Amino acid sequence: MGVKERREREKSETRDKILDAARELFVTEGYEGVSMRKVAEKIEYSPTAIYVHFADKNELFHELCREDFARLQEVVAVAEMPTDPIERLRQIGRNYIQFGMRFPNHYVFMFMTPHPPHELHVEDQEIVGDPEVDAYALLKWAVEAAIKAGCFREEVQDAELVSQTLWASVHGVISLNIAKCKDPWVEWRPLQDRAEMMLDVTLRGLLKSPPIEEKAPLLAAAARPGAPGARPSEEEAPIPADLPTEEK
Amino acid sequence: MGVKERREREKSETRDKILDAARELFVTEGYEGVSMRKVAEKIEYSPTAIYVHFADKNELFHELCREDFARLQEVVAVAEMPTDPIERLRQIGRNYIQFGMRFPNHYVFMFMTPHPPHELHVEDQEIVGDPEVDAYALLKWAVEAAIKAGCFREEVQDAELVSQTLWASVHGVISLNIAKCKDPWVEWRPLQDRAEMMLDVTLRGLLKSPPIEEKAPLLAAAARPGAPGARPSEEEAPIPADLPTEEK
DNA sequence: GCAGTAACTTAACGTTGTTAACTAAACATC
DNA sequence: GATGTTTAGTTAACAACGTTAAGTTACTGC
Repeated sequence: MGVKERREREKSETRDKILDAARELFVTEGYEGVSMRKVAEKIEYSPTAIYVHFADKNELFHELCREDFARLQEVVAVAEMPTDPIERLRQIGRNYIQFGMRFPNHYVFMFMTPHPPHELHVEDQEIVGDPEVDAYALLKWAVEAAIKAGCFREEVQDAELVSQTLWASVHGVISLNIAKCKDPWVEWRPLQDRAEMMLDVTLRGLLKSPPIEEKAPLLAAAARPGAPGARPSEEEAPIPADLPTEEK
Repeated sequence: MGVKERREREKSETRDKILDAARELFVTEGYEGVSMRKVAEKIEYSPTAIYVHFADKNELFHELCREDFARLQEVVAVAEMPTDPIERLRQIGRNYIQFGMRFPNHYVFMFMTPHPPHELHVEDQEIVGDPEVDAYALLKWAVEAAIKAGCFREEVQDAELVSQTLWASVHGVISLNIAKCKDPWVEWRPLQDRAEMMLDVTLRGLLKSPPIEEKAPLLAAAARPGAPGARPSEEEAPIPADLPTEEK
């Protein structure tokens, strides 16, 4: 009975080849810039071979998208998280923005493209709500922790609403950067500055009492690697101002 | 010499017909959903006739985009603007979100689609930076006023950076709503709530001193701090009561 | 040995954006 | 008034697209 398994393995191997080729093309060319024919050519198959594995282009890229969500989770939930609830939220925000900058085309596809309503698959059902695999759930969990710790004003109780607001804030920074950073009619400040400003302003706006600062602006203090855990990896890979990858 | 003028008028009439048809289709179908052939069919011309007036599809929609920016300005800079700098910023934010909700497809095209770099035209040059016609300039102007009035913390001095942050915050709310509001794996709060929360949080995060709230909804008191002599009334260019309402 | 399964190919359909070549009418010039 | 030029608009065509229908071919279970 090892035969069936080998066949399945072979099939999923070419399936993976398709996904790999599609991902590579998609990252550099964007959704509309990728054609089924190009994907097929890259793996030296005929264009229609793809349709054995995926119903259509949309499903192929939805599959990529699904994988990207896992990758987002990896980037957002890096091992070391500050214990301070606020700093933890800041870290999550930073990581999120870093993801968007590293994979701008994926980000466009995941969060900036209005998709036809896509029903949840069974696998997806398992993922939703688990902070270990669902980045939004992680954010919500961190928000709930901050609420419970009494960091926020007492009117701020709806963790869902707060999470959506924080998400929207970092999403605003990054998506605007992706879509408009080339536009000459705005004197764009460096992305890093905009990101830190946004995190500073939103978190500050949620706080119960204003942070007791001597004279050092919170912004500068937060940007420093003095944050708990000391993240050297992020230090050597600063967020680039422009689209980093070989974007076309 | 009236001949030449008549010809030009005729030409610009069919040009406008193309733009009108394209806009109508674009608003309902989105950028990729509109084909040059459909536009041509709608105005009962041959597809290639469009190419007499526009270099390609991109330029046609860039022209639409240009018009949309004027419309954005109309919506954002509605006649009555609060005199209080903070409330004015809040109003601008609300109006911006309203624009996005009324014209989601335009919004997608204007702010959510990475465009090939588009050099500024001569007409554009005139527009940029004028608060009367450029919504971003209006925002920046309002931010500068708030800074001058002493509403913000003293570290907050870069009007450009603040403007970009505020813009990103409302853009985050609306663009996330457009792209993801259908997604079932988030328990979305009502858009209005998310918008108000975002404006509340970001403006609050910028303020010098937290609004002294008895129990009244927070930011009503936001005007209080700082300048006792109120805002510099010699502020040039207070929001014009009569706006460029070139209805179409 | 034979029927069945299934991964993959070839050929084709209808659509897309865009170009080349052409028509026809209005104009300027002699 | 014939002539040549300009130009808005047309027809035909190209290459590329997503996708389907109808094969082909190799392996498997019986």
